Amino acid sequence: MKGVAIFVVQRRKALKLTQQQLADKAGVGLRFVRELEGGKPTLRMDKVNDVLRLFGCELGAVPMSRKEVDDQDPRTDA
Amino acid sequence: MKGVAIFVVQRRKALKLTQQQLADKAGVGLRFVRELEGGKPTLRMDKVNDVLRLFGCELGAVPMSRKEVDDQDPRTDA
DNA sequence: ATAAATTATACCTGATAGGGTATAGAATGG
DNA sequence: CCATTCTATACCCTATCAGGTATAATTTAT
Repeated sequence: MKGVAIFVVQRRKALKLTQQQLADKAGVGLRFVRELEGGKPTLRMDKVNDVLRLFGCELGAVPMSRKEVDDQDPRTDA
Repeated sequence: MKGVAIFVVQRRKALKLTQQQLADKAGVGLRFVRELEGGKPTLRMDKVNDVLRLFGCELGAVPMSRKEVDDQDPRTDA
């Protein structure tokens, strides 16, 4: 599903952290971590970055995944 | 400065679009495009993605830039 | 130089993100 | 079995994002 969501879940488990521990380390709420891992699209970038920083990462522009490119508005690429 | 901000400015100019035109195409407000290009950190991911989609991109986790890695909280990487 | 276009700021408002808390159920592990 | 963890709701509250509008500064073009 959502790229960042999957990424966070994998990295968190790799470090053997609970959502609560990750939330504490990142300085965000537990609710936020759950919404992040659940793929909520309307999250604020700064909060997401607070979490990604623990993994040495940050939000950046990346090429859209193949599937998303396919069912995109044709006009977009015109 | 901010990765995504620079990216948007460059791509927009490459397409010879004004901030207004970009805002219209993306379905976001002109104010938002300006704050995005200005590097405001608290923007909502869905809105940012509305813009990046025009460039065939989306927000994703990327490795932190060297400088950011340097002045990071040491405990982070412990 | 002057007009036009583009970008930058500031103010106001409605909508909502984020957080805290509580409850319930489902996995997971001892 | 029982404890822990995770998921999924819901409610309430505060902070603020996003957009509209207006003004001003800056850039660009004629």
